[in-house]
Amino acid sequence: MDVVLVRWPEESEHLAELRASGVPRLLLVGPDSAPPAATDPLEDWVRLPAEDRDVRARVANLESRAAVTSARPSLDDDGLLRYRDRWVSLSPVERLLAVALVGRYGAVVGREALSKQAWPDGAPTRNALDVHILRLRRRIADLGLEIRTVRSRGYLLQAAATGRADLAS
Amino acid sequence: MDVVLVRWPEESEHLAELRASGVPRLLLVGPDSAPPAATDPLEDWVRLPAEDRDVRARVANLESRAAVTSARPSLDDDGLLRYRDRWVSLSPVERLLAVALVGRYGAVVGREALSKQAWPDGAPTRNALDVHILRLRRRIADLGLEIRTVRSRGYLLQAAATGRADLAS
DNA sequence: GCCCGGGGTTCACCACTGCGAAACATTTCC
DNA sequence: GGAAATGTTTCGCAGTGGTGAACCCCGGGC
Repeated sequence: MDVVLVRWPEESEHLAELRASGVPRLLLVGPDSAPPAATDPLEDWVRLPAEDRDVRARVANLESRAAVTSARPSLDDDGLLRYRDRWVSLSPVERLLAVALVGRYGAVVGREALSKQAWPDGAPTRNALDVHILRLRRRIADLGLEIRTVRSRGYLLQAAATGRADLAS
Repeated sequence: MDVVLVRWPEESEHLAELRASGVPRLLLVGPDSAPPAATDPLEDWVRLPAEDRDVRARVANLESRAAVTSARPSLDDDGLLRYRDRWVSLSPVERLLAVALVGRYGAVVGREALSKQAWPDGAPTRNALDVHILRLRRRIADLGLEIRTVRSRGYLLQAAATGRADLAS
């Protein structure tokens, strides 16, 4: 994931979005501004004016941190879905669906497979899968994950699109 | 834990020790040296000459990172639960519950296990556990700790969610 | 263009269960 | 005795899974 440069404090609104969505960022702190306080390892700052090599070094560091942290959601033994530094608990059915989706993270999982996973002995209703996908979607939204629909193929779990411009349309 | 200032690259031997032992550190990079590359969140650097306020800000950030990362609640023999720089006293039953929760800090502990821990010979009532969890919750709130419920699975002890002003009051 | 249908989303509703929380009763300990 | 600790009961709410129905979007047939 690419590091975003943000002027601070001028673009603090933008910064809030980036923080929320976990995008690594380098704050460019004006000569007269106080440096920011943040414990997030994916955030760093430089005092302007700055040497080019220093900015590059900080960007590179943030990139490698992001690569290390490079988040894949994981499902622990307790039925918790963990992603980055947050987690949500899943209900039993949602957990089964999540097993399949996390197992093929970033790839399409067919409705058939999902249905089989959640209800090995047959789904109660055709609609049941849709409803549980809906509920799972709402839960994982807090984590910055989303389930995309691939029409007539299935569903796909991925990191939520940042900025959300494409979701608004 | 205190942040250690290290000249770089002059004191690279000393730096290796600090990295190995997980001590937060700020590297003071000479005017002619290339900045270091490190993904460790407990390491940062400044280019010399540096403004005093900038050094202080980076030290403060490293300190709070160390506090967040390393902070684990601990129980001493007197039944005191310590976290960061504060503590609360616990009643005997609460202490037993805390032992189990602290032992699996950040992970789910089943109601079963908690019940066994507090009452090895069998819990007085199914509801007794709920009540003691409730009381324990109220005590540790002052420490910045919280017990989250994972429905039908158990409870989980963690640092209180930040950014919630209503919890701070 | 118009209508229609398949695929998918969302909502409202129901029955059920787990847990929260208050209120009260009882015991323990200084 | 009195305060803290513990046990018990009860009420209610919120999470869960299932179901039906309305709606929306898109593409195909006419």
